[in-house]
Amino acid sequence: MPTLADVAKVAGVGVMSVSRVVNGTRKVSPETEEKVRAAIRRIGYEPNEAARVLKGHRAKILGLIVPDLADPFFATCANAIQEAAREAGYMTLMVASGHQANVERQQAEVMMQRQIAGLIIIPTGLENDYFLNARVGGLPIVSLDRPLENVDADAVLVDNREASMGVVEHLIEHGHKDILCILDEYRMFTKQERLAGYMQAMREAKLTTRVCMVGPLSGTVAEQLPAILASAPKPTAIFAASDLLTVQVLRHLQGMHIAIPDEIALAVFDDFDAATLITPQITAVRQPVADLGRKAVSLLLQRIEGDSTLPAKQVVLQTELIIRASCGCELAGSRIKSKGLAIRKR
Amino acid sequence: MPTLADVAKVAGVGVMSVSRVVNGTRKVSPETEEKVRAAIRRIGYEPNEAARVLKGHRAKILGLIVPDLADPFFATCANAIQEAAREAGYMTLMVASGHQANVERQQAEVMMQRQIAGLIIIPTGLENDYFLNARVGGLPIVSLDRPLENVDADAVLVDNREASMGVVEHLIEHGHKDILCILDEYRMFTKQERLAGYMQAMREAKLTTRVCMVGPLSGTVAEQLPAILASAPKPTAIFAASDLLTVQVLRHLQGMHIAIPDEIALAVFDDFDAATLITPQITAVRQPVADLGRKAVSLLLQRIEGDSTLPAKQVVLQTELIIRASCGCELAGSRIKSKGLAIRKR
DNA sequence: CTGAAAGCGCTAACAT
DNA sequence: ATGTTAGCGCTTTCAG
Repeated sequence: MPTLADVAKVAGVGVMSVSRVVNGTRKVSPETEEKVRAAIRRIGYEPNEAARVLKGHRAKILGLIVPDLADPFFATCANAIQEAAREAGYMTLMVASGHQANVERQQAEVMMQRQIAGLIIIPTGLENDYFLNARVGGLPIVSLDRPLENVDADAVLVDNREASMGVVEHLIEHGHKDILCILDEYRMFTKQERLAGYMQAMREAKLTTRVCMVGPLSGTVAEQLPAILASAPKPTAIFAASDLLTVQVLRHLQGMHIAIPDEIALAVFDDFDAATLITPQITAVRQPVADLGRKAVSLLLQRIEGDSTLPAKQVVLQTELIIRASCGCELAGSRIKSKGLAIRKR
Repeated sequence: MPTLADVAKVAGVGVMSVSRVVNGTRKVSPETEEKVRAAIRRIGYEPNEAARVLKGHRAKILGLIVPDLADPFFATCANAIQEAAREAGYMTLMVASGHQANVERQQAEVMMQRQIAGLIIIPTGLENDYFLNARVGGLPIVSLDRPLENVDADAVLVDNREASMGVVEHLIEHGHKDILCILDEYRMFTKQERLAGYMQAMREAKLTTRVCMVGPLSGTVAEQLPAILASAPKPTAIFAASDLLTVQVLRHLQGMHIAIPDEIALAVFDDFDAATLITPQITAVRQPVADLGRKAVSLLLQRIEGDSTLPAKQVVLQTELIIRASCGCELAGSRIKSKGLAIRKR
């Protein structure tokens, strides 16, 4: 591996001239520059990152921590992030935290030791105080999908609350009065917001809310749904707050031969591959998943390469309500965009 | 950030004793070791990777190059790989090549410059000669899903041919004689193998083969299927050679209201999320996706940490034929394992 | 078994 | 505008 000094020798100039040409740090005379470039090409010089980092510079690497790389939502984010990073000349160090806050924290630490230039994180836990120190350590951080509580970092989000309200309102417009909200019991920002959106839509329409929590404490969909569907004012519509829940609900409804949307209508949060493959096709809120990732990278690069002292900002991207058949709509195919794209300062 | 020298000062020993304790390189007296460990804990020392790498050591980083991180198959691999790597104390640098051989090559180069310890790759192109140089450069490489032609690297694969034969034979057992194979036209190892499996099964049963190529040259499924289904000896069963194809076929069959399996039976390569969500449920070959990833890591670590001079080997993992309803089976739920798990030496 | 010195490739700071 | 020097934190080498 040829070094900078080798280039200098071949070009017949000092090492610093070479360094300056490579990094564009300062003005170099055109002749020198030409000599250096020629020498670089000739011996195939490539700068050594390790030496640069050792000198106190940050590595041209972005860190990405997501709960699960196999999850379609996170995977699509990761893909977009990696691509955007590559286009900007950065490599991406990726970690799946497995929804464990301690893994998340520990891996963030390792990344910082490696002097990554910035970190994008879809935080798992609710206690993110750890990342405060990171920010103090000067590491630019952007959170994705969920804000990093208490930490002054940029965030790229969608308005889960408003989007949920939109779906539920759509169901209400269909004349439904008993709408069941199915939600997993994990305390997560996005899920709480989706619940809030449901609540608000129902309240504004003066309807009674009904929430079915799913999880180890409350039980599965299959365990709870029969009782609910047998109850006195039987729900005529279901709002499932995530794709995982949607799949469970669909399986159960299919198993019990309950017709959608005739016996019960369905509209859900998160569009998913199978949504248009099953009959009826499912009405769903679609998030601009790849855009979220790209936006996160652009915010991060702005911090890294530009002014990192600007106040943190939250970017809210638009969601779309994709109207298909499961809500009871005759003509599928229309889309309703959220008001979104607000850029709120904290 | 405290350095090794700081530790030495605090512990009252030379730097080399500290280095030896940290790396376990050589014998150190118990007392010295204790002093050093105490000092490390006290000032919170963490070794600086960059300095180590600068000294000529490899970084504790694995590289992973896949065609597309958003694809469920690759994403699941990536997730398993990252997790296994983390457990072994390695970080993972991930790149989506976007199915472009030049990106793949260029990113591999960057990774090598960063002195990664090993590389796992799901190669996109057919011309992999580039990686020959990499191997010569001493970088351990494991290819996944597809072998790296001409390169003496370990590979973790499934037997696409045998698995395809299995599916097609199953269709034949149902009494089908006109079985259409739908395949995309890209020249890819796995697809070629799947085609070969179909051919072999048909030949052994003395049946006439019929292949529908899909792609920009030949046309889409929607463009070609009507003519095929209107033809004289109409196929009574379809074997779709990948999940992407399966989705297209399903959409088309649904659109034309063709009943599965009554009018036409269907069995496919690649199990996918929606397979059990649609009616009828789809009979499919399932690959042990996460296992492929884990096995790749274990092979790679073996090379990195152990003898890297052993001859390259190919590990073939078992697939499963998951029998559901789309093939015409009455009782779904059975599974047929491939003979697999052969470990072939090259 | 332990320590001192040299140097990996680079750039900040100074000197010309 | 260009060159020289020192040193980032570590490990290899050589002496003790």
